[in-house]
Amino acid sequence: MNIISVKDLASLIKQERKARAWTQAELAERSGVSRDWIIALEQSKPSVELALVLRTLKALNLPLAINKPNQSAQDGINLDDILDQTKQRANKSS
Amino acid sequence: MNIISVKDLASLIKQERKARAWTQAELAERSGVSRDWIIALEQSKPSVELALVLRTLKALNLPLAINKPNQSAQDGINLDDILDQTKQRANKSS
DNA sequence: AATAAATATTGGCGTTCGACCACATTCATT
DNA sequence: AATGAATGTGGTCGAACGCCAATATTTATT
Repeated sequence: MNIISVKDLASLIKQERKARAWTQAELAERSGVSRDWIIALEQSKPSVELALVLRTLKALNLPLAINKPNQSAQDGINLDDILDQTKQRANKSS
Repeated sequence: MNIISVKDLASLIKQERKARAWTQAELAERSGVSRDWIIALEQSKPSVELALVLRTLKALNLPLAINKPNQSAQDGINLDDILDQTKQRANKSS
């Protein structure tokens, strides 16, 4: 599943916790965080600390991954990025 | 690439930024954060806010994903988890 | 070597975090 | 309906956040 917002992450974690029939307190203990923090996370608090999120995902056995889609054949040359930058510079005169 | 620690995320972001030949200031502007924060992120500061991390990944066009590996054939039934819980309960009497 | 650009560091400031506690509310089982 | 468990809320408090500005330090180019 792709994670584009905090809400995505929050609902997935909540869903996975319930799938394991864990209480928030249980997940908190396993993750080494407070129960309050688990609540905040599951309520999509945007400012949660990354490290605690990673700990929680680890406790849930959920591996986080990043696929680099923007790789052209030749390393360091990425047409999409060049186009992106060109557009960006064009917009800078606004 | 799998992200298991903040360092993983940090080095990947730094690497991808350089691959696009962006300065930290450029990435900061595109992500809507301060340059200081980008520095902190690339230096693996564990407490960076999740929402800002997501913004930065979006600016870099790097999709974050979570693959759920623990799915048994029947939904909602996961032998590993049941075993896990059993062990947990056994340890609770410590 | 000299210069400029990029990156890193420091201190200050207002804000907010996350842990903790007590209390309220919701949910599930009987 | 009643009970207990699970979840959510509101407050305090120390610590640290993220932004800003100014100043090193490193890196790259000439």
